[in-house]
Amino acid sequence: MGLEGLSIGALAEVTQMSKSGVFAHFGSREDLQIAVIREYHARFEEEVFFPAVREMRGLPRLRALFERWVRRVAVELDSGCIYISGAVEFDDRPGPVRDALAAMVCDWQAALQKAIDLSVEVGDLRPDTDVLQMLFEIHGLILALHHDAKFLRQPGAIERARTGFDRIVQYALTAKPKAESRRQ
Amino acid sequence: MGLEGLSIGALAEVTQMSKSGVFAHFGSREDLQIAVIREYHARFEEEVFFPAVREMRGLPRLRALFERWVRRVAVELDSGCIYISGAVEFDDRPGPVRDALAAMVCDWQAALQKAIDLSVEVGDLRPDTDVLQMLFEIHGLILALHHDAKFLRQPGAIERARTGFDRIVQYALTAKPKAESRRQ
DNA sequence: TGCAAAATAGCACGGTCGTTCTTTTTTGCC
DNA sequence: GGCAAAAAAGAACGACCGTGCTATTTTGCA
Repeated sequence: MGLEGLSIGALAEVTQMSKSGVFAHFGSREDLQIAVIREYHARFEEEVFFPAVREMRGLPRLRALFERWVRRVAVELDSGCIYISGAVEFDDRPGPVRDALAAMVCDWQAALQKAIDLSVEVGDLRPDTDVLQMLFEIHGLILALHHDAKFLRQPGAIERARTGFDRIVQYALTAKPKAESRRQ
Repeated sequence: MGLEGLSIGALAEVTQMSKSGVFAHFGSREDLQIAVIREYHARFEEEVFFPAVREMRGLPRLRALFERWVRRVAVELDSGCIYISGAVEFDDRPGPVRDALAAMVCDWQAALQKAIDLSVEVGDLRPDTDVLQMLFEIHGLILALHHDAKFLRQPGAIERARTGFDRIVQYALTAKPKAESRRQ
């Protein structure tokens, strides 16, 4: 279940507290959802971003980011990534929850973009790499992984995500995009 | 809103009927959800599959399938594709609704796979094409498109999906996968 | 026109939800 | 140990939900 499935009553039951006791901590359901989003973001950073950012700049770091992201999305015991489920739940529901969610997602995407940028700067990827395009496609791999692994329960999805990533990287190494501009 | 947001009361209000009047038509909320899924599937076939399948077998047909899929996902006025939102809502909730949804999704994926298979048979794609991998990556493009267009409201997403598709196809035309086996 | 059958309405039930209020308990500090 | 402040509990509210009844209306056919 995603953010919408999160109810104060259920949370009270699971924490062995009274409903109003839980409620008093957050002030409203929206604030509870936002708190959950922030907490998720913190854990995500801790498990995915910080360990990966210790890798060498360029492709190694980008690979680490992707690999940890894959594992997080595919393994995650608690009902799925709320970045993904939240995006569908709140894509047509404006408000502070949606704003907080979008901010976190954009934050993560910016981090990924920076990793790709660095890979270009360092020379691990071709200088004419379309960074945003690459980001888009990598994100697609993760979403397809989440879909196939969580919903369809297909076991091979993780490997396909990895293969897709390798293909994207390989392309960014060897492509001669439009016409001229080979090498740089 | 997705399938879970669909309530009998709201549906009654929008159709100017009484709640029990609506209810009597379906017998239960689950059956209503399943009916909606079937209806969506029928429309999807009508708008995406049938027109595209009139194209020539091979790459033209595959392209048409993708292009119509893109347009459907990106434009869709009514709150998003329920194949996508439903997958997140029901990935951890077993039951007949989930089963119906999964059946439709698999049905559509099988149709896509067949189109890729045909492209290989016809010679539009290399004979050593990894069909399931290609399906996975194409699906990822659609999911990323849905995410960026619907949730983040980024305008460039459609074009990125198309670019990604072209790249995937181009790879399936020119790749020399492992070691040997070039051409066939 | 009449009559059976189907469609719809009306109403009430039990349940869960978020929220507000008032009381009780716990905590930390002098 | 006493006391103020914070935390938690308890109870009730209005709203919405799906669902089961029983009337009432509409339909289609002989």
